[in-house]
Amino acid sequence: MPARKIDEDILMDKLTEVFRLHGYEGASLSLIAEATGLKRASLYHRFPGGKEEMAESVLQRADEWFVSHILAPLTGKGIPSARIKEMARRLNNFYGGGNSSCLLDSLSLGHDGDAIRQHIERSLTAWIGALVLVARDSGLSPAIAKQRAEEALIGIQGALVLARGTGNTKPFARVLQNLPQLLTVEAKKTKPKSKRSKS
Amino acid sequence: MPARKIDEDILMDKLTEVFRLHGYEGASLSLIAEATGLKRASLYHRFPGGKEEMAESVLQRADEWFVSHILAPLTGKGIPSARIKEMARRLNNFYGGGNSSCLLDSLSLGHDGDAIRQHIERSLTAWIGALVLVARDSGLSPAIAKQRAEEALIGIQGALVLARGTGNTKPFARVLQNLPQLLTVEAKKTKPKSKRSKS
DNA sequence: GTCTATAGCTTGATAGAC
DNA sequence: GTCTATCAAGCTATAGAC
Repeated sequence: MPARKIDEDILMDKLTEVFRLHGYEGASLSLIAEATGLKRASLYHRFPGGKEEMAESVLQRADEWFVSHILAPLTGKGIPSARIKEMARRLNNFYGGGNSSCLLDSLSLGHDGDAIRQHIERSLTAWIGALVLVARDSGLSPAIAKQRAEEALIGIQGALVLARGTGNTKPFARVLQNLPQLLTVEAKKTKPKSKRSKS
Repeated sequence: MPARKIDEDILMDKLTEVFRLHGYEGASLSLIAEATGLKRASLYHRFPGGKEEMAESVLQRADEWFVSHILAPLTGKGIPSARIKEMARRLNNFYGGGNSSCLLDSLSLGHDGDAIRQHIERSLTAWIGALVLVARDSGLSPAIAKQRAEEALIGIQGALVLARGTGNTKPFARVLQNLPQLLTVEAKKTKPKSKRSKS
């Protein structure tokens, strides 16, 4: 059974990579079969629901892995900035220093698939939620913590988009480096432009 | 000829929307034909190079439109913060308040197409370049201006990703509102973490 | 659990009438 | 300049041998 588990891990890794690189529509069964070394029929034996089930399985697994391996430090002990720094280190590794697209982004285009879209929304919301917790832990108010968490996720996703489009990964590194400050330090006073509300 | 021009503008608008919503692989000729009201053969009469030429034409047109209608205020006169505010206003309109994906992002997945990828890279670089100019105009140093310009683009793209994934467009509005400060105000002193280099 | 073979549909693209 | 009709190739998915 251990061998079987390893095989499945490798399979899922390959599967994930295809979806991440090509998106849902671009991830044809031919590409998937080639990448995994399994023939079409074998893929349908493991995923009776076809391509849609493959994508959902990939999302589900990535979700669990992300929470337990990337976000885990956030809920540990130690000062918040150190926990965030550790998450940033893992994020950098997870996204290949900025060279890998985010699966949630790649799968969020077209193809109507309702389940996938809902899954993506839940994952992003959970991610923000974890960031809010550590930001609150560092003493930020609920409203500010929410804004900063969203800002952090925006920075990560935006930097990945920029890196994919231009090949420049330095902004991604900079975003990661600024995460501890972003999620812990109270904002310096800036002229309050009158109106300002919650997110 | 004016009627012809209007027809072509409408056609290109529809075409752009299909690529923006579905990406390159997801934008099938069936979808395109349905959206534009033209049959496949008619599309090939206008775009002998097929789908690839359609995508490139869409990119080319969006590029020109973006420079002349969105980035134009940046190179005008008036104080930089006012120019940036005007650009932000137009950006908000262009991206439907955050509800519309960025074409450059949608077309940057999979499908090997070399010309398209190069076009996207040029467009993003030009966009950053325009932001650098106005940031420098406001007195920021070259190095800081470059970082801020990248940060601005990251914020916009990241907020669009977040909005597409979660449906929440408020972070996008916040990003736009913060653009004037981001691209004009010198950073408040933050503990210099030792190493720090150019982007 | 993986394979070969194949079904049935959709894809991108072309030929030729009007 | 748009259409109908058609093509070969690709697609997702299934049947059934091993």
